[in-house]
Amino acid sequence: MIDDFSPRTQRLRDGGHKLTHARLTVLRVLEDSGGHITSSEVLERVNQVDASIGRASVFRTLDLFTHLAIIRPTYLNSSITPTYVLMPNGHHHHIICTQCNQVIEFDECGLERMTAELETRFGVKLTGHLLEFYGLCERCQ
Amino acid sequence: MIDDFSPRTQRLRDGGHKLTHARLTVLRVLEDSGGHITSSEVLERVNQVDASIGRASVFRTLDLFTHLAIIRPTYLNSSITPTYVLMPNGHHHHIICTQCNQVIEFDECGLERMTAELETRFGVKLTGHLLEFYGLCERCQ
DNA sequence: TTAGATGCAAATAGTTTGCATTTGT
DNA sequence: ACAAATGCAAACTATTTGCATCTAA
Repeated sequence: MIDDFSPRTQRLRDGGHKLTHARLTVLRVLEDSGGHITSSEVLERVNQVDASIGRASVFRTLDLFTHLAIIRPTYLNSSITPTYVLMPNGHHHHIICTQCNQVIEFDECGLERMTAELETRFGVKLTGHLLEFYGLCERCQ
Repeated sequence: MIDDFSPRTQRLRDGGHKLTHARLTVLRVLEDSGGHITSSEVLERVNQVDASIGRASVFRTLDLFTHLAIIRPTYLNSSITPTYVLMPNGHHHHIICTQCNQVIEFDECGLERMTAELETRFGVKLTGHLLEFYGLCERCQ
């Protein structure tokens, strides 16, 4: 029996999804990561917390969270492993150096107006966004 | 001997990279794709055009183009295969439905000012950006 | 009670590597 | 001429699947 009614888990409950031990563990790992973490790292850390949780469940959970727009996979480093960014407030922004892959995060983006416009224009219901600038960092220029 | 001096290939020449048959073929495939194409599709189409081009070269080329900011890998559909978006003008924007993965592209983004601000603030040299909104499309709401 | 979620292990899929050979400049 | 890039095939890494079992609601 799991009785977590915190707001973080609301999106899960809302969708009619069960609040399982595996899912809560993955959520916890994502939150503790600070918001940038590869699937391999999630796998590793989940395994450290509870070795009885299987690989497949972790992937299924990452998939579910992506559909729920709780996280979003991006390519920060390797081209083979995605990095998941947490979207606690529905959005995430960063600059990534295409040379050394350094990531610089920043907060404000001022896209509220554009969000509203797009919703009207395309009849969609937007829950978040990812804004990624790329170029060369100070050292790589 | 390859004598393509079109602007498209300028970024390649500039970086001191050779204008090889394999690279031109991959570039062509990317351009013909309309701007959204998975690595597997690139592989397949390159193979159709010239079966003598090896898998490894295609991947090496996609990697190079990513570093040159000619393309950018994103996750549109599967979580196992990235989709490469072409950045002919340095940027790309779309809305993606987290339910059915439908992609709606749009052009304007008005991020020129923010680009300039970030360059000053962080001392970086930005060459482009990717703006991805997510939510539910008309049919999935 | 039962639909939904899980863990396992095997199957698939995707990407990278090392190296001898070729090619653009 | 020669550094850079290539093709090959094998190695490697990442993700998904099928299914019997378990569990949150």
